[in-house]
Amino acid sequence: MRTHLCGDLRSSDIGKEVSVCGWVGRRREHGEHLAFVDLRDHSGLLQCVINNNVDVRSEFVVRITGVVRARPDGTVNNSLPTGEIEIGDCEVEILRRADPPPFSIDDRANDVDENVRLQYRYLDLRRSRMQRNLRVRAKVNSAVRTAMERQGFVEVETPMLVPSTPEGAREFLVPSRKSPGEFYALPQSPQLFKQLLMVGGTDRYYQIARCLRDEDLRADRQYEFMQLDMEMSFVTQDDVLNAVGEAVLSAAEAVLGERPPEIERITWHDAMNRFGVDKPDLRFGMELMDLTEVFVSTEFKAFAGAESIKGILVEGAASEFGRNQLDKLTERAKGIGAKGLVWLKVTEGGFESPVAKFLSEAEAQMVRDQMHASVGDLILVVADEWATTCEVLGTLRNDLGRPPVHEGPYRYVWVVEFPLFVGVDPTTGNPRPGHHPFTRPHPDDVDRIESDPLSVRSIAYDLVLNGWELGSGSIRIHEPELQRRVFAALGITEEEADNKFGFFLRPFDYGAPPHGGFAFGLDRLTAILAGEDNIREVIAYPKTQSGADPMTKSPLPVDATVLSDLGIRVLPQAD
RNA sequence: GGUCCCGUGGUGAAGUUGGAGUUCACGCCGGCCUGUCAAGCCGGAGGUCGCGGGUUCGAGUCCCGUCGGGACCGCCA
Repeated sequence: MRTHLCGDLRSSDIGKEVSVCGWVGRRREHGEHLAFVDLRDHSGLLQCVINNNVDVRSEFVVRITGVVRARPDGTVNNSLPTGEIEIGDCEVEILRRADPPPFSIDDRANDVDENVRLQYRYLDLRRSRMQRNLRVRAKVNSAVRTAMERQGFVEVETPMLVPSTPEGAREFLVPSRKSPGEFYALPQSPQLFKQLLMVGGTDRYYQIARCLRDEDLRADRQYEFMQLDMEMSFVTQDDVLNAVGEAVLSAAEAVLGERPPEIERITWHDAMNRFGVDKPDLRFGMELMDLTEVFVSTEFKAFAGAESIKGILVEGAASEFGRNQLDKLTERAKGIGAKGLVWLKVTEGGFESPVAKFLSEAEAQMVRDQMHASVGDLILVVADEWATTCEVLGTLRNDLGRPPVHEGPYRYVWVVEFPLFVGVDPTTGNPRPGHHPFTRPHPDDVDRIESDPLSVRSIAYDLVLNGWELGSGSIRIHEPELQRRVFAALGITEEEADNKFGFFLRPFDYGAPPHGGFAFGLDRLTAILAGEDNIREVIAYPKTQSGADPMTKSPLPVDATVLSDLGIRVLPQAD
């Protein structure tokens, strides 16, 4: 039907007779014998000059045949890639009339209520922003797939109807028709199947996998999302990180045209110590500075004997923060678990602060030195257990300094050596797994699984970009003895382990190779590379925060006979 | 489960101390217009102020509830 795409035509095409198809964007009429129509397809806008009286309205679908010509002097539009030319002698064929759209199919729709955009997603998708985002997404998928193929990974599809497992995220359940009362689950991830692919000798597996989790939605979380899922046999952590890094950097290069530098690494402990979070945003400073030594023999009761005292420096912020805002910061700190928050405004004479009188001259001087503080800066200090101090200041640091996630520069970082166990279950007194119970302990720490479990590091790692967790992975345990020791530390008896994980672990007895893997979220990576701070903008048909789709109105009730076939009866809503 | 913000013609907004559905921009419909480009000019249509209750002589505005949307916490081994 067409010879060219609207956005592709240039001065070099002048003189050609062309046919273009698309939607009518803006139309500017100048009486009966002259009208300008901006024709739109996914490639861009093209001005068509119509000299006969044709009634075309917004979003009519048309085919226009005419001749490419240079625009007259003084009428070139430099803000349009096709702005030097136009189509003249137009013959217009209306392929489909259209009702006026509920919102403009251009950048003005960025301000439209997202619920309206989602209700008319097919119109929203016509816009250049959404077309661009869909294409960024396709580029990411393609680059990732190519990179994995290049490295010898084999794409294997794993099932969507899987057994329900009690661990991890809440699952979506699918009732079985043939076995009423029994259920499949939709996979939270292909974890089980990919590890058994290693037992099955696949060696290097990958999949662009759809994962489903029935947990509350956020800007970076949907019920269903895509992961680059991978697993490799006979490898070290470095092998996995290199393979994944190759895929991620290739995707970034495909979208941005430039390959990012090698991904740096930081240990979990350093990330917590310096940034107070396990997904540090390296784009800005405001690092946590240790002040514990400064106050070893302090008279100030709130600091005396604290396990960890740290501060962050908010440059030049002393005058911006009034008492009201400082009180809010204090409330925020308490909400995260701090006993309190000490603020110090740096002045010529010393500190302006409610606690200034409790600090010795020497302590004040050391704080200023340690924090590299200047007059006009604001210092926020927390004294508590190490984890609490880090977490509170890390949260305040993000609150006060973190730019929108999509803003450059892109800072990728591997966070390595996550602890094997995190915290203690308050009811059982057993440590809780940090990643999952099949995560391999760090070889240097294996001896302490029984004696000091909370100090044991694991070979587990996260990939972080601009403060967003892109994904995580680990080297797995493939030997039964080590697995037994970790289960024992978790308080899982052999019988329980067999009941809960036997279906997964028994196959290992037939010869599981050493293996490890990773999975990272393609929606999150795509959003950041596309310059969006919400993954809904890079998903064609996303759901709202309540899990609904305004376009299809799902979820919806189903007919009673359908439920009956499945052996399901719906109970009235409990109050 | 929790905290906070939002809801006014198709879209985006303004709406003062509680005083008539008032206003602005875009869009839509009609007219004029031969070089515009988010065209210009003239005219017109279009609203159960999310919904329900309450206070009041009187509610878009105040109060309570509820629904919908968003950000975040919990949750996401």
